[in-house]
Amino acid sequence: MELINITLPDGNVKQYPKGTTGLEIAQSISEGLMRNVLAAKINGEIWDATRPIFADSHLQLLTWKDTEGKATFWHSSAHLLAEAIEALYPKTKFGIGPAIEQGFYYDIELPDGKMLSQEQFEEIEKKMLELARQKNTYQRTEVSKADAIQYFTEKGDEYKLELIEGLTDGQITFYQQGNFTDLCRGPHIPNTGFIKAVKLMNVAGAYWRGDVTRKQLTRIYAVSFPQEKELKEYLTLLEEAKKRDHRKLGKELELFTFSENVGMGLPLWLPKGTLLRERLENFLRKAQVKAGYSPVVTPHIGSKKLYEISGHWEKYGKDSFQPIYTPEEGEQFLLKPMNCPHHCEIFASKPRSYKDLPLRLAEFGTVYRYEQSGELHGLTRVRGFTQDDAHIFCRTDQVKDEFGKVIDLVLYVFRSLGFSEYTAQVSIRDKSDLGKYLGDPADWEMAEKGIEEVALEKGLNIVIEEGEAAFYGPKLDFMVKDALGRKWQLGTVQVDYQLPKRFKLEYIGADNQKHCPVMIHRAPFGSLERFIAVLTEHCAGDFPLWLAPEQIAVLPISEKYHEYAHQVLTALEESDIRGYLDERDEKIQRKIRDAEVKKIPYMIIVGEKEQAEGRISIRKHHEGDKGSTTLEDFIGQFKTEIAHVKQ
RNA sequence: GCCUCUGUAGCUCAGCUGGUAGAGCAACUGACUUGUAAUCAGUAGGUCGUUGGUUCGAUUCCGACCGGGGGCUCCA
Repeated sequence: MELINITLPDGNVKQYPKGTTGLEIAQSISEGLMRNVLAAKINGEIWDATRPIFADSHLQLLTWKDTEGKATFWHSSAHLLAEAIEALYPKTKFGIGPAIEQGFYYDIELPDGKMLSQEQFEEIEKKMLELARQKNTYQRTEVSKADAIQYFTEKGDEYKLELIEGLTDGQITFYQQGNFTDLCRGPHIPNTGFIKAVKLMNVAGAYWRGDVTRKQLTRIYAVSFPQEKELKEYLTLLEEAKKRDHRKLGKELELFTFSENVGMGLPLWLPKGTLLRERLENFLRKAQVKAGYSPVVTPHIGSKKLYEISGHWEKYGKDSFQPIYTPEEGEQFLLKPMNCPHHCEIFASKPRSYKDLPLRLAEFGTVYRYEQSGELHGLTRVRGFTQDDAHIFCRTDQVKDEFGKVIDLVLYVFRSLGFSEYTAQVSIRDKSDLGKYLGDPADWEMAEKGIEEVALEKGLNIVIEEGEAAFYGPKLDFMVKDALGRKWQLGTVQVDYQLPKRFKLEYIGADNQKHCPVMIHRAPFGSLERFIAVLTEHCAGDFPLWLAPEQIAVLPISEKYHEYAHQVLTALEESDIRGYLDERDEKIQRKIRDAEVKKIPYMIIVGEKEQAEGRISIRKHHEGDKGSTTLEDFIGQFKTEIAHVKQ
């Protein structure tokens, strides 16, 4: 019998008969491994674990722990979903059914224009599990294009036929499990029995091939797991996320609201939310002054001309809020969608020398952008928002250094706010299509290299994304991971060679010649709205002490101690500690409960004892009674607790 | 914009198959004067998102519009 060499991930080489499968190799290692193998990675390519191997190969067995193993599992689950739907609703047509980040979906079209609703979920889930228990194998067959076309013509599935049209004859495969056959590249898990838990999440409309001009299919989102327990954990996580939803907490904690009369996507900041916002602003303002930024203020509207110069009108104009006109002359103005053109004009307001650079202009600039109604979402997608914007005008040779300084600032912001896990995504040019980028290739080269170098120097965990750069320059985006492990894109830093040219910006260099500066756009928060949304969900509404809109609640035991309570509150306010006094005729238990629900970090309880001894009793949110202390000591501790943040 | 779900008092929600609405909390009034997560009683509060239609009659059925949620990039 002929043997082949299989190299395992640890470097060991073992010999197996030609035609052996990943599954058989797993079995030779251990029975337990065999039960967990979902797919096999052969020389970097993912295969069915049941597909025979005929040549010497590097092999990695994929399980649920591997991202690719999960993806295979979910993709196979999508087939199971389709099988169940076909069994329940014959003549259903199928689009595509891929695995996604968390689960999978299948785009389908039910016969006779019928729609699917949540009511049918249970029935489908039941069917899926029933089919899963049959432990049907996923059978791979290679088919000719003609046979593939014949099969789906007979089945009457024009979506699959369209997909086949785009494929090359000789590279087409079908997979069959039970009575369901699907056009599929694979790979798949060994059999449906691996799927122990399924849950349909929701249905949504999705255009065929993402094209708005084409038919909208029904997309069914679902997740599946190899163990019932994992589904439960996943659902618990979703519940936790729901509890932390910034829209829910924003309402409960009275941070912001929306009004139909004001307009959708236009947040109204309530007093407590405004306090939070202002603290964030002041915090960054202070850090920016220290980092050499100059605050500026520009109007909320700008002449349409300004945006014609910047190019934004041409690029975004038709999808934007439309111009407003002056009554007499009919001049056109736009609600500003960007602060950069205004800042460019500030740069241009007087002659600049190379010695003036870098010039860093910062503004908490509120901008307005038209988002499609369906895109709006709480504070994360809105039509009016405030960017913690700044533009750094510098020389080409200063780009790297300035980039480094911006990274320092962003990291300082993240650390101060309790985001400890973050990565940086560096977006550079698509090397195969350099023509579409504006600016001197040599400058690009220098900037791309500089960004990567400086990001690594700063110890950032970076991911390079080729082809993701904007046409006007490379960029770096910060992704943070929140307390539930969800990823959010926050701060961004972008190099721009384009805008300074369009505005004909110039400075006099050491050579007494005119030069065009480079511009760096940057926003550590991104937008205050989005940032506060992410922060709220990250800390579940328990804001860091220095940010909490109300830091303390003074709770007198009864009316008799109101005067003493007033004295305490006044003393705290004089030390810049913000809080409120609960003077209601309620029992102390009630006052405490209400303060806990409002997530007030500290409660100060004063009654007979405290008044007599000139002390206060402390209770901490989530932690309970902390005993009594003097006012001075408490203020001292309080200050120490927030000292790490320069406010 | 499109698909889908959804819209009842300030908030959270109940209201079976059509007969013009109910609870808890909040608010207000009063009593209680309180020791570490909800004191008791009373009062008030809604043209059931808007607007057409079906019907003797609609919060309940149908349509349109408005708002909210989920989704519309993940390529067999």
